[in-house]
Amino acid sequence: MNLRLARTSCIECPIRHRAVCAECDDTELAVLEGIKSYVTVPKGGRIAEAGESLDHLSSVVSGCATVSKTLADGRRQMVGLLLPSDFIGRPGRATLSFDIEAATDVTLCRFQRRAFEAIIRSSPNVARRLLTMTLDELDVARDWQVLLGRLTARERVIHFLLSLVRREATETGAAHRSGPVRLELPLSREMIADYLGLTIETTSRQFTALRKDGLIETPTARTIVVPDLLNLMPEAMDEDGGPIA
Amino acid sequence: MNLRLARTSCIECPIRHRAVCAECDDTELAVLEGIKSYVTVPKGGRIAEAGESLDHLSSVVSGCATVSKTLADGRRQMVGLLLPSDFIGRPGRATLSFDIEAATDVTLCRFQRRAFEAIIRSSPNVARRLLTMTLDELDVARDWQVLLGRLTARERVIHFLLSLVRREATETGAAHRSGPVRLELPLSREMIADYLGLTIETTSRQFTALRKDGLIETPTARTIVVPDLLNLMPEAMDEDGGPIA
DNA sequence: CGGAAAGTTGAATGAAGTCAACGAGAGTGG
DNA sequence: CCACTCTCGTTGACTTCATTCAACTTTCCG
Repeated sequence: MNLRLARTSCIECPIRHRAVCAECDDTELAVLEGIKSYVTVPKGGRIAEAGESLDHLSSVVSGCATVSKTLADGRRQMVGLLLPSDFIGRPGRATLSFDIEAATDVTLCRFQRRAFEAIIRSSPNVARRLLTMTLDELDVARDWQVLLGRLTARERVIHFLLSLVRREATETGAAHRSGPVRLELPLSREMIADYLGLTIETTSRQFTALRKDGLIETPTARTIVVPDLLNLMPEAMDEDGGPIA
Repeated sequence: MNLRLARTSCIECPIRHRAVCAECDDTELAVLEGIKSYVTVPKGGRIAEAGESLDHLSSVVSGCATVSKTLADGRRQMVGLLLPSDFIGRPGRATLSFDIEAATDVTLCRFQRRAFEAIIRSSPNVARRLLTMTLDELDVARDWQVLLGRLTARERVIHFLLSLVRREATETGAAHRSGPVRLELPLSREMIADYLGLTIETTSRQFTALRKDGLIETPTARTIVVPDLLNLMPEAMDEDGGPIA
């Protein structure tokens, strides 16, 4: 798998049109092709640690990673969820402020920091794409702030589920706004709790409550079936109260 | 005030070296000079509303503005605090996802969207600066997520005060890590509560508690005196438990 | 001076956290 | 193949911190 990917050209890359290279022309792509390398981090592995110096920037090709901060007394809050096409690292600054860990096996497309920074300077298509992606991440972070600051436990869990549905929809291109959906959760209950700013117990109780209310089914702990999205969405308490954009 | 600013050249601009134009050379600055205009929004005024289309991008020159979201049932969460040099708007997308309001009288340096977007394309110094600023904002938003998700009411208020101290320090260049500090709060208790994801009452009680503990003095509701920062910082519960960078 | 808005304080309520026990699967090794 | 263990997830009982509802005080402006 790792080896096969190592020979994969950017043209056939599954994230070619969504990652930081999305807007590259053939020339730029060839340059990136020349400096890229693939790495696979096993589930549970550390991709980066807060404060440490990173000499590679990378894109997530497959799998799921978490961005989080742990306080001195062990309290932990997730602040980012990285899925295929998401970018890791900060051009222009070597040190990261957050921990990044592999929630599943994660394959990364890596670029040496110096080389990539040079590309950003010479290739406006990469710089522009990175700005767009960062602005999108900022919007996500701010919506997340609203969730953490003002939503109830139940609303948070519903939001989490809907955001997974939405991300999956944008990846596959399918836009279901109603009907049954099956979700494979990439995160454990503990990670979901860290995502939502709740405890494991509260998170678990909310899943149970949603199941008892018939809004979800849970064939296994990691599998969620939503019989009808339309039943879940009204409770999401988005600013307009309506379905998700 | 407004008129005087309208004649101010970028060279003398108070935010010249911190705003989106910080890295511009003289040529680029001259282009910006040509398309900029100043606007002053009175305290309480709306600068932009979620969902509406913006045809100007701007920098905050003076004053303080808030970025927030209001849910259908009135719950409100602040997700950004804009101070001098901060940028408003999103190149490449006309609609904003959040409300922006003037917490004090705010003076903006505005650029027509289309013209500014052209400059971003032609002037890498502006694009690069904007990327850096956006990445910084993302870090702020993520630290804010930690505050909202995991800190107690007392810790949140302390963090809020320390972040104001820090921002003031970076503006004036003075780096006090101990000793007395005087703060003029740009926000009402209600806005602080929206910032911290708390109610007005809880926020007020925490100020009272900090006063009773001798950590702060409150000559007026809007003025906070911190006799010694070193007493406040240990309670901030940063990841390392130590003083603020 | 008077009225509204902003801020503080108190008492009661409630949602989520804590502590603790229990149950279900997954993997290991006899 | 089954027993064993270990991790993960669920459930229950109780506690706690922040919210809610309400009254009161102070400050700000017209």
